[in-house]
Amino acid sequence: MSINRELELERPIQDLRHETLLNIVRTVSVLSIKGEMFFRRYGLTEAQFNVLFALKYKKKKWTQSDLGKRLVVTRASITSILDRLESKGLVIRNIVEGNRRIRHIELTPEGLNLVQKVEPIYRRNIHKLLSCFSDKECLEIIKYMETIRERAMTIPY
Amino acid sequence: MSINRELELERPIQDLRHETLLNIVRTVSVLSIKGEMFFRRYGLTEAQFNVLFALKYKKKKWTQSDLGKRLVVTRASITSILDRLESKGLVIRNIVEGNRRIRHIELTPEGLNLVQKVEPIYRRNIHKLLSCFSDKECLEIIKYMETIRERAMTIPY
DNA sequence: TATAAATTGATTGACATCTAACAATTTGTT
DNA sequence: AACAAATTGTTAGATGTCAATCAATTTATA
Repeated sequence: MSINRELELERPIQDLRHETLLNIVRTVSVLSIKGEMFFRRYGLTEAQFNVLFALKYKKKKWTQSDLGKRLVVTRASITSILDRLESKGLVIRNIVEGNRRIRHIELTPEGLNLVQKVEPIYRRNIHKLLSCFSDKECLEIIKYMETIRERAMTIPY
Repeated sequence: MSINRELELERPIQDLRHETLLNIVRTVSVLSIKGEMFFRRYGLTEAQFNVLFALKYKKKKWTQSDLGKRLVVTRASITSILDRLESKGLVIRNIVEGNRRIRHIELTPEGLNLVQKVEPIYRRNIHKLLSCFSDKECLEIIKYMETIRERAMTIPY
């Protein structure tokens, strides 16, 4: 349904670019609600899953700062997410020899186990959701999003 | 930059549809950070602006429930946003004759004033951000987003 | 009409997020 | 080597968000 109909506005939004932005943001709102519902079944939030997922696929050892940069959240947020994941025994903050300031974050076996269980189901849902698009269309969406991100990060707001 | 490079993953994500989803979500993350920075200049959060904006363009009188439905947030969230907007004197909860359960939410003159001041500047920023796309491309993005939203709302997760 | 069901707004507790500040530590510069 | 600057993780306080629950009220049904 169109944004204008969903919002039931008197004067529909006449601004195509504003409408474009609203559409993207609103879509993520809807996806996020669905995502939270899904992850809750496994005792996780979306943010917590994102951390577990990143840790599973990471390259080198990652600090909390590294995690924050990759996931585009502040160090403070990472601290609070890790507190919860650690208390559930899903991750561990390892002391780093030679640098007493940082911690290397790793999945515990339980953490790895959980991601490995949830990820394929999550992925199936994503496939169901986006099965209507061809590979070419997916690439096109990705291109659009990369362009917007690139511009958002460089253009002064 | 590509999601795989941004995340610096060992094994890049091989799943085109997952990558598509990550791209959309991540784009909104970035936009949201920029948006919050922008609205803070006017003493607002993005959620607060969204409420003011919706109230400016609404058709009939809206209750808090109405607002929640349009903005895709729960009644509890609306309550807390309105508490803050009301304490700043930007909106008012009007008693409704004939139905003592509901409230009609309206902009105060100050609220209207503020939206009218912020909106055109916000809109200019959006134009700057999306000026690289033709109208046709915008329509294409909108179409993609509407399709995803439609499917997300109907497909069981 | 009387009772059951649904709706509305508020509240509570949990979580994610931000900014700002802080202490500890590391890195860079003179 | 000594001092200044930057980085790291944490904390506190603010805000938004949700689910669950509640009381008040309205609507629907028996």
